[in-house]
Amino acid sequence: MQPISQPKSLMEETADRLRIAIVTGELALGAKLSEQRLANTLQVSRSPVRDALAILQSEGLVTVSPKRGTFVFTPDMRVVSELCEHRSLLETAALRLGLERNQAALLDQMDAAIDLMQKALEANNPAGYTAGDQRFHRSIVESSENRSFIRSYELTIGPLKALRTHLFTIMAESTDRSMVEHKKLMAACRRHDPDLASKLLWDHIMHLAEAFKIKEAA
Amino acid sequence: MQPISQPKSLMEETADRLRIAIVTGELALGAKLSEQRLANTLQVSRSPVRDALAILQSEGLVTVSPKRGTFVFTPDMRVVSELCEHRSLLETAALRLGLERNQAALLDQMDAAIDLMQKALEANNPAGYTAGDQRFHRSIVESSENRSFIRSYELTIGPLKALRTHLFTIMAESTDRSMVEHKKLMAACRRHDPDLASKLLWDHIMHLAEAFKIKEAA
DNA sequence: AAGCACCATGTAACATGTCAGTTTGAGCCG
DNA sequence: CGGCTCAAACTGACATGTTACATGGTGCTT
Repeated sequence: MQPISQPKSLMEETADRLRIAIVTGELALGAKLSEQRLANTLQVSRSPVRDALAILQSEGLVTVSPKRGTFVFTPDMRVVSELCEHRSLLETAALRLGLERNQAALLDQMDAAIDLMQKALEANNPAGYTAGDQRFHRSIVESSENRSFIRSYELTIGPLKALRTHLFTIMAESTDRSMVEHKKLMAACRRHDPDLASKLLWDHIMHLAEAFKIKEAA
Repeated sequence: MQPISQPKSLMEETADRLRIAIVTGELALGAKLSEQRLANTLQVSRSPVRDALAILQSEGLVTVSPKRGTFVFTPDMRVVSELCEHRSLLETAALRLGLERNQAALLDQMDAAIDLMQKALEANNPAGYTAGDQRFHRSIVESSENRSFIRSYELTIGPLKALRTHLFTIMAESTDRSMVEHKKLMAACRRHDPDLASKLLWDHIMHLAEAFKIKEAA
């Protein structure tokens, strides 16, 4: 018999829903949230909503302004580049560790993710491409087998995922280039060239910051 | 005129108190906490206590077990080495950025911190040494001017600070070596040798993991 | 004496009430 | 018409009540 898994607490469930709503753009950047209204919408009391918002605040997805309201985060160039820099650091470090500790498993995971992306590309399915992309990068981070890295990564990419959605038109143009970069990166990993792989990965990640700069200028 | 700073919310105040209590060892590792009892002790209601515990959980200082209780974290070798690895990564990366962006200011900050430590050492004041040490490392992280780094660092070192307290007897023996390492590191920074400085810093941080291993073996 | 069901107690999760600070806009005055 | 005042509505912070679950002990059964 399987042990009965604890059903998610309402708080977690609420946090998940909100996170998804923000990342998918269902809630606009900078939108004003009200604990009361969210509670009504989700049919729960204010307590789990409040707890969930506290979590999201610690993830940087919302900012709480005391007695004024809670708002979806609004990125600026500085924050975005800081986040990208941080993400690049985490991923390149994880990649080096992964190449040492788990090269074979890492390559398998990357392969699977690239497959997903390739199929999504052929099917003209942008959401699928995004899912594959996230899996690709997640496999890098997880290959480090350092849970502190992984946790920190989760916290860092939340806002970046949301940004990606909002930069969709710009990002969509570059899926071809993105695909090529993923493959080059994987090739470098296969040849066990951590220095080249890290450089490729760094540049790849920094494209998001560049896309944001373009958007901001417009 | 200075803007009037918002007085801390009860939740923040509570979180700070608990954080200090854990880091100083006033609350033992693994100790069971009860929202109700904490609320009574701190003379606040359960709400801010609950919120504060949620924060501390996201910092890894406590673990909440649904319907059972909240407990101060208990480290194991794996977690400690993961945290140290993560901390080393953040600090070395920050150091490289700091040397690029802020070498002069960084050296000033380091100097001040080393002064503190030196004075504490002469006065045989271990708490003062610890304060100086934290200031030294904080100045490195802050020199990166990347707030995402800084935030991540704060989250990572909480448990390590608590550990340091509990490894006090072991760590106290090595303050001399620690002092020497700080000075060597600073010298490497002054000569603008990021590679050497990073290596020194990495090894320096990893001493904590080694101390924990010794303690665990005992 | 050992195994068992049962119950008292403690816990966090969740619901709801109250309060003080903030925002907003309707209405008044210049 | 424009600026001002002020009260009402809204908001999150905090307090407290209620519920479901986990646990440890007690006494019955065998």
